[in-house]
Amino acid sequence: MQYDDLHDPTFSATLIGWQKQHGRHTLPWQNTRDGYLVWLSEIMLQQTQVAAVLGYYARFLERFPTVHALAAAPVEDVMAQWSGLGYYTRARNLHKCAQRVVAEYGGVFPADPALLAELPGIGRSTAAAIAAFASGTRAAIMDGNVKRVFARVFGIDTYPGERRTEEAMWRRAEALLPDRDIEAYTQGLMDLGATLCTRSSPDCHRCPMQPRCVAYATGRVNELPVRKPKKATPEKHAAMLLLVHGGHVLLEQRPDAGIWGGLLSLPEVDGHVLADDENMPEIDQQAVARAVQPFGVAESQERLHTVTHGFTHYKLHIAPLLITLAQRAPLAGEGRYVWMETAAIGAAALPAPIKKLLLALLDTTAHAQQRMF
DNA sequence: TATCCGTGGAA
DNA sequence: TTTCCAAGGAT
Repeated sequence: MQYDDLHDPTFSATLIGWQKQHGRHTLPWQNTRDGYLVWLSEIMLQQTQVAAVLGYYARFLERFPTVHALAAAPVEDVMAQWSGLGYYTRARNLHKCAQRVVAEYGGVFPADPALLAELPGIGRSTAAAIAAFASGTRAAIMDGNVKRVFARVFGIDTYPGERRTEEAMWRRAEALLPDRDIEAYTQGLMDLGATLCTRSSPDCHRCPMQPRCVAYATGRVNELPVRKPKKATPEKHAAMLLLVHGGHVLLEQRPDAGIWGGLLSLPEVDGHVLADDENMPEIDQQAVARAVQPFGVAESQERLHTVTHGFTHYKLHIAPLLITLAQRAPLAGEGRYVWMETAAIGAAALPAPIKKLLLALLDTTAHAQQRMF
């Protein structure tokens, strides 16, 4: 298909008109051209819904009001503020990006999407969104909303995750860009996808695209976009040490690469969950003893209920071992380990299920608290 | 339909 | 209950 065949100024005109009248105008990151405010929101909103971001966005700005404040902050503080939001590479890249914007651009985000896209954590779509909202630059986004709207309006019946389909959608997105009102247009794509052209139960009755929607005309609204081909998700097991002593719990910083990268977590007894009973897998006690030994002398051990956490592409069964130490040894390990006060857990840089597990343990009965801590 | 990377809400 | 997936990027 040729570029000219995709060009259709009535699409953007319709969308812009609808956005100005019926779109969202009061989100916390709107009504500003402050690149820092726009950029932060776009990073937080990657693969994350608005409702989940709102609280994090407010707290983050309170702690890091400017790009300079963020750039100067310890990365540990950034991770702690991000804790629970997921995709933690975003947080480390956010910090790196802030430092580069300060060093290379004097703290001002560039208006050119090509320059933005060279910064860590900013890809083609996010660069376009930042440039459009912060600078009024004419550039195309390509997110889940756009893919869903395009699939339905234009009747695209191949999987949007497929490279050829996505490339075709990018060409379409570029061809449909308006010559003005890029902010309302870009916001309109997002608003339409988020409020009317939703994944389930889309509100076609109120949709400005209904007269031109191929999916609506052919009765395929519920079949488009084409679903992602599903694969069997593997299940993994991990035995984790919950070492406690004198009102402190032992945490270990995870490597930057891999799941929960850069976060604090419970030390694992690696590779020694033996049985395949999800609720009560057998654990190699010799491996536990070897894992505990560097940190002190165990006084008591209790097997806690297994916690299951679902990720996008696998399921993790966590078997916590609550072990009280009679005696704590000096910490080695180049600062990877930390004895954290239980009172500090709520604000720590922990994965959501680990923080939940620890807080639930703290919140349990006074009897249990006396026993454990 | 390359794969990995979180979490929570909706159905 | 399980399944799906959302303002994607990095490798």
